[in-house]
Amino acid sequence: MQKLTLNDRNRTSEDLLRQHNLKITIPRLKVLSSISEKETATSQPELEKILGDTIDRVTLYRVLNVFEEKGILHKILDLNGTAAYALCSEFCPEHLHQEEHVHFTCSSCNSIYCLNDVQIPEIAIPKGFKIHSVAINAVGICDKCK
Amino acid sequence: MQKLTLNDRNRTSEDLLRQHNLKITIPRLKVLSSISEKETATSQPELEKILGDTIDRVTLYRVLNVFEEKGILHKILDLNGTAAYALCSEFCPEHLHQEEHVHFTCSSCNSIYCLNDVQIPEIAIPKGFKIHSVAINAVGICDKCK
DNA sequence: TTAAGTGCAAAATCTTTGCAAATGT
DNA sequence: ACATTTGCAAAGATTTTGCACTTAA
Repeated sequence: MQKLTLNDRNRTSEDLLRQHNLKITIPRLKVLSSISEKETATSQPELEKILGDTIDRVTLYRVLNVFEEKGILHKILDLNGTAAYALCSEFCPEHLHQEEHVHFTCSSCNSIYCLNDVQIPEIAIPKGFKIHSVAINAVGICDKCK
Repeated sequence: MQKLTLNDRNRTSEDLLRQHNLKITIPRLKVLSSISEKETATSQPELEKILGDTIDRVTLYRVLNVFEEKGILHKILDLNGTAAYALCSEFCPEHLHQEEHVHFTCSSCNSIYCLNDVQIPEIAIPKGFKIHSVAINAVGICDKCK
């Protein structure tokens, strides 16, 4: 995959915001840039630590919420129920985007990876139940920690 | 499956506590009884509502925590990150019990079912990653809500 | 009798809400 | 110029901690 320069990245972020009818603001660009810098999902506390002196905590809540509603980010809950966010890989219809991919949580460093190309298996569900989506979270040790 | 009378159930609960070197107390029995009454996992707010006038909120936190540590209950996070608890089906080694079964969350009534007899499929994980457990949560509509 | 467990008060966090000022288009 | 978005203050909710009192064994 091609590496993006910072300008490219800003370009992309701005487009992303425009595509979703969101105004281009400093806090939003900073959040997007922080999140896209990392390979793994970024937890909200982590974002607070990084951005805490630049943008308000409340703004962060609001930015993350719109981004999730608009389908720009998806939210993953880590093992402690803490929210982490990652860019939605493709087109997520608003309000309906399901992270239809497998997540891997490293129990050593707590990183969450989105494994976009791991196949989601069929789940055999009892009669009367209807599945809309399947969330799979594999927990173990990532390649950096072993 | 045989239905248990209330006394049988208390019997069972007491044994359960004894087996884990926990003292038999009213709050603990109440929590166990509330949780085993339901087919689905019970959320903490729900337990607070049911038991709130009998036992202290703080006690509930502590009881749920020991139960989880001891492997008596397992904790499941619902779609909002709220904790729900269900009885561990078999022998869960302390501190290590993984809910190695599929959960089903009904997005209509928010109930969480433990599907103990649904097979967990193999997940093909990238090189360098090591899986310890796999959490699978199917989201959809349960048989009662359709 | 005494270690473990509970309840209450209070601190520490986390999340939401309302509103005036600032900002993007 | 006007609708959005932000920051701040403050309310609400959730979770943790400390300590004296109670209870199970």
